[in-house]
Amino acid sequence: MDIQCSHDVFENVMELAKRRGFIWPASECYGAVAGFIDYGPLGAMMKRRVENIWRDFYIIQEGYYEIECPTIAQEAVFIASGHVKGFSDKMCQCPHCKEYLRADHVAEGGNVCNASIMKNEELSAAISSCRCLACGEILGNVEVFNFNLMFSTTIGPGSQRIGYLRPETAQGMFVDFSRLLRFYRDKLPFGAVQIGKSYRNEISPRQGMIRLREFTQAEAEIFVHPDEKNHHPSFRRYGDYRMPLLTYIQQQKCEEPVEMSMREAVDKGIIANEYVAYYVALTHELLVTIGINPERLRFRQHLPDERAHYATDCWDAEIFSPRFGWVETVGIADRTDYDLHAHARQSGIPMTVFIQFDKPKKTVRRRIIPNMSVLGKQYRTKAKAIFAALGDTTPTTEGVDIEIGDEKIHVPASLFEVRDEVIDIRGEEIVPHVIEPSYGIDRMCYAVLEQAYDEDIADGEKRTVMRLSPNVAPVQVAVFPLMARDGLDIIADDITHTFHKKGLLAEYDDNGAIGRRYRRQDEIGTPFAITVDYDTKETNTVTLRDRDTMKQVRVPIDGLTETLRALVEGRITFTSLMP
RNA sequence: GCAUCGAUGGUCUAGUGGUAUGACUUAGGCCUUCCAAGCCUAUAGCCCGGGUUCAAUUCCCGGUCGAUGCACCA
Repeated sequence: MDIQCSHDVFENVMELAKRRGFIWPASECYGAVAGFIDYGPLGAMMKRRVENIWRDFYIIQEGYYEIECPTIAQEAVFIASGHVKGFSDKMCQCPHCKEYLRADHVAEGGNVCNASIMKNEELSAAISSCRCLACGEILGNVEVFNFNLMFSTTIGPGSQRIGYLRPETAQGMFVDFSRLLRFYRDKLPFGAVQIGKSYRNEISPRQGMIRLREFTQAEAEIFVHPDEKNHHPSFRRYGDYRMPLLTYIQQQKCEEPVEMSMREAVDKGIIANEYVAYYVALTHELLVTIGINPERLRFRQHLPDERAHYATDCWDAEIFSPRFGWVETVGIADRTDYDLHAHARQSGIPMTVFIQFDKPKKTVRRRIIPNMSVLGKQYRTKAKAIFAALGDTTPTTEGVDIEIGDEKIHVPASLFEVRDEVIDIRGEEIVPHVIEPSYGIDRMCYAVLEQAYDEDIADGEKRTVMRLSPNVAPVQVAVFPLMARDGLDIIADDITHTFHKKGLLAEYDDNGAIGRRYRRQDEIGTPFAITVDYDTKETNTVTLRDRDTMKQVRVPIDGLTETLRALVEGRITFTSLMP
């Protein structure tokens, strides 16, 4: 990319975003801190619209209810999730050139084995003879330390209780599993979604709103029966949906993406299962709905060594930016049963679903029934422990040896009876698998802004226009009196008020020349503008202007709100109103 | 976090060891019957801290933010 070019799209769009109130550096009056941004009045509105479109897809269409969990959770949650251990990097600083280095990378370079399992002190000793990857000096006495990307805090006054700001919203949905399962009446599949802030203490965030330390995620956790991953109940909806897919095999061969239907992708084993394919297609549709150009959108499969250890398949929706290249914006992963297992182990609460068999299965089970009246008298206080331990043993005709604490006890066969019973097994406890589509809302917003930015020539002059999709544009319609007098302003004000009553965000403006007012709205992406002129008083009509074409059409004031709603929601097009 | 470069009204910019230029924008007014017209007026700025100096926006040091390279990106 040509960095000499002083004004690329990124600079233009961020300048506009700052100036017009989409995005601001956070706490600017004290000097901004990298990795934090404010959404200004227009940005916050637009973000809300993007989130609500996301809700339309996941909550209304898919039926996965939204929950809201705290952004802070106690340490145990992140011990279970692996973040306390695994979300940090072992780092060291070269004493010669002051460079920060990944200690395991240094070890690799110096042929040190098993670096990943070493303690910091061991690793420190092991790499002391290695050379710095930056300056090439022998490191010598160097300290290895963990840099964990989670923000930590303490909970309560004077407390040693550690809390962390969540690095993803997902864990909240996992830890609520039992409640969710009950809410969905103990049946798979079901899902929960969450839109909220997550936090990662990035070492050096440097890409505007692409890499933030505090960012908004929209995540869905869909719990499915492991054997049913190839039977998404609504798969027919996206089975014929076609899009280009960049598989890991193509990446290894440096080949171009291949377009195919989701049905085909699943049948050929390119996408792991119907569930993943379904959300790949849904994500494509969602991103196009908020205004992403499909030609700048691709779905890339993670390479096997790129995938998180728990995922069997993972696809990223990547959006092309002239500045940042392909930016991963959505990840769709099959997380298997990793998370539920981990939380069940850590919390001691089983996280399983009881699946009833169609017919109960008959099975023979061996039961060991102790004769407690004898056993109790003989073993006294140990009797209860022996009773419990007997169930897990396989006795011989001699009896059985069991261990209670450090003590070995021989229980003769006369003290219990072994009975083989035929019993009905009515079902089984299974740990569901989790399909996780995870969206970076801020990156979506950036992509929407970047792709909407355009400059064209109108009447020989440069016009800056944000070609935002009407469904995400902060202001939906502008209303102008041609002149702020002769009662035109009153009519325009009434129309504005009518829009407001129907939930349309309309902005009234009577300041300056009409052309200037149009340009102002073009720049913030307002898709439509109504102008009240002198004919309005005669014919009860107004002009309706389309932002992108700057064409106008006269429409009656009667039914104006419905017309605007239909336009904003995409039910009709501006062209269809043209005579 | 290191190295290099940068930071002047809301935006883009000129310039300077003695508080700053112009344009656009914004606001008020005149004018104006549909695309940034014109005229008058107003608001508004030298990134932050320290040093040198009679005096620092300017020179020096440190910081913050941004760009680039290195590193990092579960």
